[in-house]
Amino acid sequence: MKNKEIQEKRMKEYFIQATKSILKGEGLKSISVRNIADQAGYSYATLYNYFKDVNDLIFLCVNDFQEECKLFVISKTKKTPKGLDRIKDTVFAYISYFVEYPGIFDLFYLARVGDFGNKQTTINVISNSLDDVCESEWNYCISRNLLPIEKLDSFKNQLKYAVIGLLLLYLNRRTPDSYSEFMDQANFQIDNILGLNNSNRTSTSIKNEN
Amino acid sequence: MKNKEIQEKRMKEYFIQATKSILKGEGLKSISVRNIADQAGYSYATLYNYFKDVNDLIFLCVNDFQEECKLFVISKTKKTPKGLDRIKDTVFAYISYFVEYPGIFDLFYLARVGDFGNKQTTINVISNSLDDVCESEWNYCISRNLLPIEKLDSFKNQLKYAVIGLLLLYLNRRTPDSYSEFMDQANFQIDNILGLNNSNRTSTSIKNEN
DNA sequence: CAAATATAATTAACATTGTTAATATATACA
DNA sequence: TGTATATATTAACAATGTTAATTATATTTG
Repeated sequence: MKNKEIQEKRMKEYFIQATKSILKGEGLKSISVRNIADQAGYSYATLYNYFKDVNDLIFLCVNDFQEECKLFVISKTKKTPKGLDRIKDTVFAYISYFVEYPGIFDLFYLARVGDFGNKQTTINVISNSLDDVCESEWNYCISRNLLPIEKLDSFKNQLKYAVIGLLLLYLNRRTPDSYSEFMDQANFQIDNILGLNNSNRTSTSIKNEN
Repeated sequence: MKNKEIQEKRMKEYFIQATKSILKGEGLKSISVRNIADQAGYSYATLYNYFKDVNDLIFLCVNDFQEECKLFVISKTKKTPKGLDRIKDTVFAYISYFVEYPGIFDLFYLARVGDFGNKQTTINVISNSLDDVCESEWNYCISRNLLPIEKLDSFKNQLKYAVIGLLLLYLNRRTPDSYSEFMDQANFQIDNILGLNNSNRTSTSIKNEN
């Protein structure tokens, strides 16, 4: 039946929307089956008619958040001139997204998954999250010879590890203990990797430094 | 009374030892009040006569593990010639420690703390964990002019963020999905930061690459 | 040494969690 | 309309952290 599929999809969406809302607001620590079901307007057991378990549901949100993050980044960087400066701002915007929604950082990088087996695509989305957000900018830089193509993977990986390390220590261990110090650190790390060392930043995201 | 203090200290040690044993073995996910108390040979409620709550107890283990990690690193690197090579091996050994005991990585970097207020010293131990392990080696390099002192903090931070990012993705997201690829990544990142780019590694820890 | 008191350890109990089984309700079809 | 099927809800379970009540054990005091 076609109706059944439509209805099932709708039901799933109700639960997914509820889960996303909690993750963006109270965060992962406030996620519970009863909490989600409340927000969706159903009983907690109903959830199990549409999802294997609560992890299944939670990790379905990853794709939506990744899309949202990408849009967030684009809206924050479209004024920056294309090129390495825009790469830098893109990475900054990526960081800002997770600082604004720490619960989503928890979901992407900290949450434990019961069964990794059938979630490989989700894991891949997460692992490529930053690359995905930066992809078109990298392509631009390569096409304009703004960076040697053989350095591309190296830059991507360095940025990925640095950004995750920075966010983890700041969001989870309050190190550094102020936002401005954290942003200074991020600025320095990114400049270092992209070879913008001499750097007086003039790009837009400097405004976020508070 | 002095006896009371001695006895109290002993009791605390029993619980701490039990907690450490579980963390090193089954990992953080297997920690529970009843589990710890079982291993310590007491009832679960007894724990609350000596610790405010279970987080209090868990985070007391951090200092011991940091010490253990330092000894682990020393034993793995003492044959390497002092200098930047030994810095590199030290970082590798640090990584190996957490790969061997992923539960301790969870404790150090992933575990959520209910109340950050009175745990600031613990947070500091964690945030300075890698620097602490490398400290004497950095001092050596500085004293022999093997690296300019004004670059010291930069190197420390770059290594810290890269190492935490690498470990987080590997241990928590299985990325890269093989140990040897992970070690290759680590090798590359460390070389890059320390300026050993041309690199054919000859130091001891290469043996761990499996 | 024995009784009274203080201290420490245990069991009982509660609220919250994820999940499953049993039951009720709505929908589809004859 | 009445029966079969699908879907939603309540009840129940086991495990969690934590606190209160209770029991056992030391310690002090006569």
